[in-house]
Amino acid sequence: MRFDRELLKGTTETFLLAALAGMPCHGYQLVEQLKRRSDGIFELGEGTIYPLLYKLEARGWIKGQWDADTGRRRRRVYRITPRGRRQLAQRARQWEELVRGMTLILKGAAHA
Amino acid sequence: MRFDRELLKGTTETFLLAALAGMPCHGYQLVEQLKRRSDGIFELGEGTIYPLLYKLEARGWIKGQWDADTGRRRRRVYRITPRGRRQLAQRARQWEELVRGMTLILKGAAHA
DNA sequence: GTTTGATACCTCGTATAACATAGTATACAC
DNA sequence: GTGTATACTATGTTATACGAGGTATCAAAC
Repeated sequence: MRFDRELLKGTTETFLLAALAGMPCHGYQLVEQLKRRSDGIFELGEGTIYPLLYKLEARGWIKGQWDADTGRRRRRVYRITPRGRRQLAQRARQWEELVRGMTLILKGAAHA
Repeated sequence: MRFDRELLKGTTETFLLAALAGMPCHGYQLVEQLKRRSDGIFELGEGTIYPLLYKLEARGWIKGQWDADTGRRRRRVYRITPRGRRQLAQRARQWEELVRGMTLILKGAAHA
């Protein structure tokens, strides 16, 4: 889906962590996974995914490892770390609150 | 509530339009209204509200009018326009999709 | 055997949004 | 005449999603 330019800001890190909490992925695969598991709603480009992965790794929330499998294009598989899981939990709480706030305001507007 | 810096991006315009769809407000009052009607979740500062109001007005989604009431500090009351309502409807749809996508990904992570 | 397409990663520039901060001005109570 | 709540204005900072470009590998098709 095509969102207004700014709507995804602040949420991408969260759903990326969540996706990796579900299963380890390499970058290219993440794009697919996110699209598939979100029913086509999240379609990130590579220019979004890779810088994001580097940042999350730099913060210690995920850890990448080069896949040793030969006979393939080399690829880096990322796993969520314990710190990443804590971060995810915190982000998820904030997300729930945001949804609650939005629901209150949007519902209020509906019957006004 | 205190959100991570980027989480609100793209949502503020939406809930501001929604609040004005509920009732006309002037800027200072909007800060209060949003806080009250969102159960304390949205606490915008004036440095956020006013520039936002100017932008939305420039785009024709809201219309401000100086309150003629004497014996008061002059204040500018904003109303949502028909174009603003259409914009709000479109934003609300995008928001629903975002929530749906996030739910799918976050739920997926939970039982993985 | 070389072209094509899918896979996989990387890098830079740009736009823009939320917020903090600081400032101005009015009304009213005491 | 001081203090407090109301009300609006203006500027600078920081972070981010994304587009657009690039490199490299492998399998299948022709």
